[in-house]
Amino acid sequence: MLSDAHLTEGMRSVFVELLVHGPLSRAEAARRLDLSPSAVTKLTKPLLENGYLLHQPVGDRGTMGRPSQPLAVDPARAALIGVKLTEDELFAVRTDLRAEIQRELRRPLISHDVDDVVARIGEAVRDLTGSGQPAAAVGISLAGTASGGNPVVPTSPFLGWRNVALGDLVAAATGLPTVVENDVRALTAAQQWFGAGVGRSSFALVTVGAGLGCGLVIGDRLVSAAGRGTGLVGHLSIHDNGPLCEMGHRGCARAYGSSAAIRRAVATTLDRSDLTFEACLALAREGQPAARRIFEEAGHALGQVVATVANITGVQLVILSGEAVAMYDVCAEAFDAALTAHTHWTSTPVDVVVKPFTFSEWARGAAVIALQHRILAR
Amino acid sequence: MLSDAHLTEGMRSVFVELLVHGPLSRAEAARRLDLSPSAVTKLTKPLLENGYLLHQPVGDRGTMGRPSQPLAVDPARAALIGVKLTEDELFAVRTDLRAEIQRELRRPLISHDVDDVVARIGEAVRDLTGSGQPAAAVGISLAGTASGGNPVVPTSPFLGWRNVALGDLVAAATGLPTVVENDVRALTAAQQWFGAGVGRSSFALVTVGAGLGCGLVIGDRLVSAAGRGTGLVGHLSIHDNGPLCEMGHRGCARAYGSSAAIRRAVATTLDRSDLTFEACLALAREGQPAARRIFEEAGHALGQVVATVANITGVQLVILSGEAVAMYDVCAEAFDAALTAHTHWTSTPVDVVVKPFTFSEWARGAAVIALQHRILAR
DNA sequence: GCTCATTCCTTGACATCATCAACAAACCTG
DNA sequence: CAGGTTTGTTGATGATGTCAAGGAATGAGC
Repeated sequence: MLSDAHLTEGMRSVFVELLVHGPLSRAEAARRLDLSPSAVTKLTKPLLENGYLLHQPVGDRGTMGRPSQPLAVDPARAALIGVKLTEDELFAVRTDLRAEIQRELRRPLISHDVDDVVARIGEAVRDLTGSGQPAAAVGISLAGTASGGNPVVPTSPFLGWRNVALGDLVAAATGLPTVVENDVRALTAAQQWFGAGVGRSSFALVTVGAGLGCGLVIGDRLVSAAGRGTGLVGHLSIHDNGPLCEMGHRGCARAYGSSAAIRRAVATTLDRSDLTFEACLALAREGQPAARRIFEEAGHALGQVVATVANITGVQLVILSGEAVAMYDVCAEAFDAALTAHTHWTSTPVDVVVKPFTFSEWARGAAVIALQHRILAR
Repeated sequence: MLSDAHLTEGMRSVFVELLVHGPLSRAEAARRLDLSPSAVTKLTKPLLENGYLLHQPVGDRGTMGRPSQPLAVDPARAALIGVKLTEDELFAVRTDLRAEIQRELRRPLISHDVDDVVARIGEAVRDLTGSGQPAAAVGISLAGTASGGNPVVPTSPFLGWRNVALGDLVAAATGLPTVVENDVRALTAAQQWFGAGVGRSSFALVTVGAGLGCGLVIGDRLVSAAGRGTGLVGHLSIHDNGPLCEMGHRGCARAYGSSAAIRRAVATTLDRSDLTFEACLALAREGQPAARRIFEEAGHALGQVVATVANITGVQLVILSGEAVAMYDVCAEAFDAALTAHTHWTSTPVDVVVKPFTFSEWARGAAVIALQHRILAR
């Protein structure tokens, strides 16, 4: 909850509405939340007194009647820490309440020993909260089966962990409330509140990077399955006579669409094992035929993945993101063709939004999870 | 709402809990709903007075303390009508509050003219509500894009309808509150409250019949997308060099798994155009090699569909249903193999429940939708 | 058989929270 | 400046839940 104020359910809903949908007058907030104007007045009063809300300078005029007094969340009223763990690095960001990144840092992660990792996270948090700039909560995101609110990481393949109470350990080390969440879900939460998902009650986020991922928001709620993953689209079958993936499937989506698979395909085809993914992308942009073809096939696979997700879940919007999403412009044609071909004929076309991606987005997602679960919980 | 009583939110939650989870003591209901025992006493009092709830004869003893007084919904307190429309027939059932079928009827549907169909539905409802046995609400289910609570059918391919306010027309003809819903979603709702989905906050229902369908419950809510379908699994790609479906895709799931495709495949292979689906199934049971193989391939396709749905949505339970679900025992081995092969390696295995199916289940699902939207709404 | 612990259920006092009605505030129009 | 319109505030009211207290109905121990 917000540090001083005791957050009631009503206060929380008004606060979130103002946080997500920008400055709103009391009257407008009342309409959106199906409350009476008097209720909004009463609910916002303590939040104004505590400085979490501010009166905005009055905006548009020209309408009749008393001018509205827009209210807005003071984003600087509290800070959040988001941490993303990968196999060999730790990314951390400090954000304001609207998840705008203020500072970021990046550290190597040498050991996978739990205590070492906790210590590294603790250092990073200290470095981002020094000099009289405390933070309100910490969110940690990583690949694997971590899920919403539970401080325990059931399994993390790349760290080799099983049932590690990472949230509790970091909370003890930092003295800050801490949550742990799957990285794709964290990214999805960030898009839900502060990205292309704002105003959409259902959407999907598909990530392209070393692997493929998918986060879902359905009915305004982030989909999260205890014990099972969600959005496991990497092994969706694209061509049953395609290349093998590492799990022995033929023609998985990840065997076409992941940056690792693309790099491998281009490198072996051109017999240049030195090529990075970015170099492959540059080759395709320059028109190198083999590279172009490989990216086209990736676009086709991605389009089919997106169509399948939309067909099954009924989402109207799919956000494309991830480290390798910059490749979209090279394969947009193949992507759109595959998306159209596989979208069910009774459905309206899917809206696709491509989000330019920087790696700190992962950590930002973790900060949003901290906000949702440890600041605005209950 | 329940005819006499004004249903508050609290009363509704207690009533639904008792309806779905059988007889419960007040204390147990309070624990499940996170209410105080006194609240349950107060909420149930008017429902007991109106006869919607009954005291059960006390059940198990042997524990300490005052024995509990189980409460249960009186299923006979009100009746529901469910109607399922197909291209050429109308099925209607009369059920009690627990969706147990009391009477059913089946009529040909000759004309697709809206007024004619409304008239036929009106007749069926009258026949099921005659002799002093009124019903409380009507639910109508049909294939297409109808969705939750909206009385308008946006599109119905097999009836050739666009934007028909079927719910309002039937309500006017019968004098009963009426809802319209997609048939697969209706079936899913029935499983959620009175079938294998009870107690599961998320599950999927996959139907096998003339086509393939999929309904989703995620976070205790039936997934429904305005304007778009959900659970459109029929055109999921299984083999990219497989047979064509009618939309020009190669190797769609429905080209393997639907009863129509199976019948066609067996009939052409054996050059016996007279074969019905049931006859094909009988051949496979007898060991006819071609028929066996075709059903195995169907099982494989179904297993892949179920795995894909589970991978994307994270559901732990999949219910198999539909007119052709009886074929499961013939293809269980191929189904299980495909399900295992395509289930993501980080996930726990999916629970699969096969529901024996009769056609009146479709109409029963419609009755449950009527119950949810017109009896227990608001 | 009596007491005691235990669990269930009910009752009335109380707290919380939202609405309603009334009204003040601040603007535009003419 | 009067009249209309929309916003925002205030206090009375009502709905809905909890809490504390106690009665009811049982098993356990002596």
